[in-house]
Amino acid sequence: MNTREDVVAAAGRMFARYGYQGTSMRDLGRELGLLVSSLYSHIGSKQDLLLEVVARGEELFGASVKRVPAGANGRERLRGLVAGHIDVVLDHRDEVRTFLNEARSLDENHRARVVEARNRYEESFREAIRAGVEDGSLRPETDAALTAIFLLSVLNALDRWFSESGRLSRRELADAVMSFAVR
Amino acid sequence: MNTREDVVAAAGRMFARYGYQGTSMRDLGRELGLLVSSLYSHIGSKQDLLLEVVARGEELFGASVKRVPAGANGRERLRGLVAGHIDVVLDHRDEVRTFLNEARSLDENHRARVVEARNRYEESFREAIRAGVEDGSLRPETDAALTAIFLLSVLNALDRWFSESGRLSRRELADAVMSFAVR
DNA sequence: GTTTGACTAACGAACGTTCGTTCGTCTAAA
DNA sequence: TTTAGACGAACGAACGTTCGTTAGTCAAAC
Repeated sequence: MNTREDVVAAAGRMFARYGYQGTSMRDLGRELGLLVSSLYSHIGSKQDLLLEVVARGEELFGASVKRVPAGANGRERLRGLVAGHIDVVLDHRDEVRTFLNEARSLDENHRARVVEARNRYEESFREAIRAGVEDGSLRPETDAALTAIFLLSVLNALDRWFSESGRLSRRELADAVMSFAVR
Repeated sequence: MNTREDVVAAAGRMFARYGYQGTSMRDLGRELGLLVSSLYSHIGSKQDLLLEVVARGEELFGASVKRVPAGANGRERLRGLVAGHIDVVLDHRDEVRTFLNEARSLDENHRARVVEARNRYEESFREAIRAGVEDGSLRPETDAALTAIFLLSVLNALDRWFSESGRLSRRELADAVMSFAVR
């Protein structure tokens, strides 16, 4: 027997792997051992399902920002954001992939909300970098906007290649990313 | 009246924007001012269309590698690869986006070929970096595998934010990317 | 201690629509 | 006179969704 939670989790898994448009409700039913119609005991629509998975991704990143200690200097805060991002990406691959790649299948209003959330998130990176430049923990010539974009480009691509059993630990990865972006 | 070229170009445009699965043959027809059935005067199938667009992306990157002068030192070759990648991404956004994001909709054999091409391409980055370490044009502690991944992560995300009319020229962008990755 | 009624999860059939593709025909240019 | 390009109708399959129904669970009411 399946709960609503099972359905959402399976949807995340399949949206991440095959895309929203590439996943049919019958596919999703098969994954859970259910007929299509049975899915509608748990959810309202396919679009609702996408919305829920994307919202979870959004919340994970939002919560990660909140976990960074406010007292630290700019460089430490940035390092916290990077480490947090790595954890979110690797611990919640399905939600993150769906959040990053499938948001375009949302209706316009919800998509706009996602774009806004992403901008806020990126701004927290820029803010930490600017603070680091001011408090001297980062080099004075560091470009906040460009550095934030480069960092997020690297971090968002992580789940395409990083393996937990590989050469690098998460900590070493965070070090490498940091020294890549801000020396 | 439309040529086969028009159809492939329009397909690239739409695959890049809406995804392969998100583009119907009727959508594509509407884009060209044709009925669906008319498309089949020019092409064999929707899958063929994807294949052709992806192949073009593949060739563009392959040609870019060949354009890098073999005589130069490692750092200069890497710089050439970066500049070439930037040009390909910005001059052929549709084919590149489709190549990078929609290859998963190819059948297994063709997808495998794309993965192989990407590996070969990444290897040319690693090779230039290793050469640079050996000839002294890059710092000795530079990690070829990690640096190549970081570089390509940044370069492939370019078309999501870079604007020709923005703050940076292509040359400045290449400089910024290089100094990020290899100091 | 039994019965009732609400609730959940799943079923199978069917809905109208859209999908990719095929076919035979027509028209205008070569 | 041949031919390439576009047309309109049609195909079977798949799509997301709705429907009425059923079996099982569990607490409250009798």
